[in-house]
Amino acid sequence: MPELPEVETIVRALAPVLTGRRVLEARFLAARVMRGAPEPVLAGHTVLEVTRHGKHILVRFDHGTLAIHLGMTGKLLIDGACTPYLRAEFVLDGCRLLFDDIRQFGRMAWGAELPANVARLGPDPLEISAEAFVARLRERRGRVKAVLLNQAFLRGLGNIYVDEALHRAGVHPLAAALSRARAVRLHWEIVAVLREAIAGGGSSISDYVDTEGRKGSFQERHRVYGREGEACLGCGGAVVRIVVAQRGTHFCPNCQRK
DNA sequence: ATCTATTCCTGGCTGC
DNA sequence: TGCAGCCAGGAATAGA
Repeated sequence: MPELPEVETIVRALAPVLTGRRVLEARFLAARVMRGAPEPVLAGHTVLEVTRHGKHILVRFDHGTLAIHLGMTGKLLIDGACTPYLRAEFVLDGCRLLFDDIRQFGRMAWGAELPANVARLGPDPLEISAEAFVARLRERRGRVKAVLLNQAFLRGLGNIYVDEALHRAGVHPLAAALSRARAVRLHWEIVAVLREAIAGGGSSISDYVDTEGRKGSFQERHRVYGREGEACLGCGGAVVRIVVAQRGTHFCPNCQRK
């Protein structure tokens, strides 16, 4: 499931390959990809830039921006093999970009500027300062896990990295109000886990692969996510799984306090 | 205004 | 072995 580190890995691979190339043909094979919105005309236009915005991949052209969200199982493959789950295909002058997505949670949006659903997201967790993070968190009263999952609060965190960051920071996922010191620590650990995950090429839990079809390695360094019943790496106690905000939530009741 | 539940989707896993 | 039923979950949407 691509979150910020996985999308960052993909963008770093896509940018040098796509930038400056002209689209010869764009085919949207599944209506669901654009969620019923009109398909943009891309043929004849050149890719100016490929960047990451939260979990979105932004492909900028001279006439607008295509925002790609990979959902749960979306893959962007450069010159990859065709699969039964091909949802879109972009032929450029020199390479072919395939969008493969088994479960069709992935989506694309087009806008002259930023598509509306992308423009309203919160700040990037790697860019926001500790002070701004603390101030922003103080405005929210909900459970910290739900707050961190909310893309309007911060853009880019998902279920895996929220669980991992909360464990590293010693914060219980149901904690509602954090002291300044704990909020600063949480910000620090969010940045740390995201940077480490990017360095490891992201986490491959089920479907995630990069543009060459390679898996990431950071799942080997998860401390709580997907480790229900296993020993906490901090205290040796059992990692517990509960449901918070409709998400499987993994934590250590001993190391993480409200 | 906030928070919670539902919906989408399908391969893989569990249990009978 | 076969198969029904459940599970994973990001984000839009509807409901409380």
